[in-house]
Amino acid sequence: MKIPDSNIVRCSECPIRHRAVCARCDDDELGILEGMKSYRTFAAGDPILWRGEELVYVASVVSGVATLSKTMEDGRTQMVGLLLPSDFIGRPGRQEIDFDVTATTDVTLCCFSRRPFEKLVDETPHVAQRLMELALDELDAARDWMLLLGRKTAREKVATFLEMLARRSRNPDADGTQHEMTLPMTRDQISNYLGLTLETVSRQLNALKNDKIIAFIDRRNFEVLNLAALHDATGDDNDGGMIS
Amino acid sequence: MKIPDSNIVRCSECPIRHRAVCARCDDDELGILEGMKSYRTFAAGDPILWRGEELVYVASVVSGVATLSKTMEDGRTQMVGLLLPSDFIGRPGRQEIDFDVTATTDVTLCCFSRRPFEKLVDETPHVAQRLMELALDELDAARDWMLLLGRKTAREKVATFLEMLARRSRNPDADGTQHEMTLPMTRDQISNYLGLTLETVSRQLNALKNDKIIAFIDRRNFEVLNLAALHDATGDDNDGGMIS
DNA sequence: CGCCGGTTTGACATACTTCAAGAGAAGTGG
DNA sequence: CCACTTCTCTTGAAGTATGTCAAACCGGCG
Repeated sequence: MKIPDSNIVRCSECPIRHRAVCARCDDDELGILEGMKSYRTFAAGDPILWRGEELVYVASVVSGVATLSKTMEDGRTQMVGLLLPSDFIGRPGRQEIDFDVTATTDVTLCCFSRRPFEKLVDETPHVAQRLMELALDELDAARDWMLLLGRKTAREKVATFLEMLARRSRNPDADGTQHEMTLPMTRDQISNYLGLTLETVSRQLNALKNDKIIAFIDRRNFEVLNLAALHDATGDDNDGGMIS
Repeated sequence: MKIPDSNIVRCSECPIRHRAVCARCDDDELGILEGMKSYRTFAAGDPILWRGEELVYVASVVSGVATLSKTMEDGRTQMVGLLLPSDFIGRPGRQEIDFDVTATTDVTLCCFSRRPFEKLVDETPHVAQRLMELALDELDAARDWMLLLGRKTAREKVATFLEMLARRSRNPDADGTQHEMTLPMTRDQISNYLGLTLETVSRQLNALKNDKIIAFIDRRNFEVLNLAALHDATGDDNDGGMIS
């Protein structure tokens, strides 16, 4: 279901220009990238890369949401990453990846052939530097997620997930109420993200509703009624790590 | 309990020369690092860095094992990384880290002041490139661990941990038996690594013993009697990701 | 209208935790 | 060398959060 996309945007006008792998590039370097890139779009639900598939392209997410997931032989699956605009797919120096990449919403990628890109990484310090920063950021996120997977209760997991969504789409009212937000995935996908079953996710979501912490508009849309209570339910520190 | 260590090894003779952050450096670049570095040693159990502490140094692990861990307000803790020789501590461009670093065995670090090191990363492409590779490797390991934390059973977790140790200290006999190996941590630390309680770890270790998959020499030393059965118990694929 | 995927809800099962006691090893000081 | 403490580990019994299985619900769509 790959749809080659013809309306290539100029890098200088690219929405992820300042955050993606090209963020530190100067105009000359950008010119080189401009000549290498091609866009690809995927519809919601489409697979982008299969585990073990040869990695022909590496890419930046331009728009949409994609997920990384690992699946065991008996079908148990665990999401191990969420790719948002400006996040990078693939790694220079490796021929394949050992997880699946799937489009959760419609996704547009800015693709580079792997081989020429690897050459570029070797020759263009600004790209390697930025790639390092992106990898370290992902590592931080992965470590937070490990704490969640290993030690948090079901309620804390769900609350953490909702709080993350709330932080992402910053639009709080003066009173701390957060207006209409959308769950970007099904209950099943959320459960794979949180290391739970879909039934438990459903129950915890309704428990938070009954506690007046969130309210549902419909099954996919909700609002946060009490951001402080939501935060309390996450089990996270209040202060973000200040020494007390 | 920091003990400045005087016997500085020449970089060219350093045991981690070919794997650490300096792996890609040429002789000139190595000379610069040589002038910046200093060694520090920590005794088993010592804290190396506290969460939120100002990051004065970044460092490579020269010898020993250190762990990264996160702790919640109520004391639940989860290890989020294992640092072995050649692994890197700290990140350029950030003033603090949000996890604790602790020496599990006696540890020697090769330290660089953060500020000058950051400057070096900007100016020395080989360092940024290597740092990127190290970060991507750690990311791969973190993702495997997320699958374990989110989806594996207690038995699978313990088996996976033992198999990892076995793979690390490669010394199998012809028949696949693996001779004396050492658990580098207490049951409590293992449980924090695996997202379990120490009791569950103890029970699963004894279950593997009763199944004749491992045998204990004493509480800290064991041998793998049946590597194939151990692998089966991990729940992982047999083939490492080939397309079938 | 009737199907269909996603979701909710209930009843039940169970893997893991929690709590508690005790056994082994290892160190310490007399 | 022997108490004595301390720490780690084992083992048992009981509790509980979450998973499993199953049925029903709901909104959308052909």
